[in-house]
Amino acid sequence: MAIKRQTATVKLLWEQFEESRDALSVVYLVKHLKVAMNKSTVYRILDRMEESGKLHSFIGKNGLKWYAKCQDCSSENHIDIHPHFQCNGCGKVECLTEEIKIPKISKHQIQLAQVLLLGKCETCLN
Amino acid sequence: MAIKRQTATVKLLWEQFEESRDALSVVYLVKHLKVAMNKSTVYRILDRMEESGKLHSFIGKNGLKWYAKCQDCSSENHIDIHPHFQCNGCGKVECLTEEIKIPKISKHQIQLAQVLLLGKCETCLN
DNA sequence: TTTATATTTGCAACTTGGTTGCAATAGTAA
DNA sequence: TTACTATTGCAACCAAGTTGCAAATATAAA
Repeated sequence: MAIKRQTATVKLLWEQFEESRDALSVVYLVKHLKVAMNKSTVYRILDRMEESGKLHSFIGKNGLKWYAKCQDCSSENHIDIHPHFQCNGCGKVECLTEEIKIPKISKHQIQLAQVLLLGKCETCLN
Repeated sequence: MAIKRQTATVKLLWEQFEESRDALSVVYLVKHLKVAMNKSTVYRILDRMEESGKLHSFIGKNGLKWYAKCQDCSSENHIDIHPHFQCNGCGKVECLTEEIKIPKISKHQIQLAQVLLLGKCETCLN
């Protein structure tokens, strides 16, 4: 189900994403939110936000679930298919603006592409 | 640690990968191997095979760990960076031969790229 | 062949991410 | 206010993956 009511918890979670284009893992959110919030609540709100086209989700290098703000999505269309960069040093995940060309694969219908680049971020390089 | 001894279990596991270019999830292997094998053993052997450059691993769409045969890797160099295709219908994962161009990202050092294409495979399309 | 040594395995217990059912709470519209 | 429905917290659960340790087994040396 998509977001129907603008509760305090929904607002608080949305604020976390509004500022940056970095992605946030659910685990991080559950641990570090200023107002403590039950983990099932966090999972459920993020889920609804994704269905509403406000967030998109993907799996990071260790199998953790990450969410980040969508740029131009709706509940019908998740067109915001950009690559993500995860730092092998600090673990941070960034959304990238670069476009990746996805090849056509014969006899396959491609619906979604998840590109995760792994390496060192600016901070960890120095 | 890399593979040091050619045990029966190591051989059995390797046979699973030898035939096809499909990837296999650890969960699948633990459930379906003809000769039952403890799951920690499976995890450890696959781990060692990856370190030896015989297999590479990646995370599928549900956070499960998958392994597939390397083409030209060694324990020093995992150069076998190809995209994977996972079917949204049956869950099967294939290794693709198509090359994906990875853009340079300013102020970032990219060490690895994981590309997971999601869609319908040939069987599930018909 | 036998012995010695280091690697590998099974087991059981554990850790952790994520899910679920249900009763209590809180938005929203009338 | 009231009534209705969405949302939340809680506790219990499930499944993937990890770990420590004692027993088993491959391999090299004698």
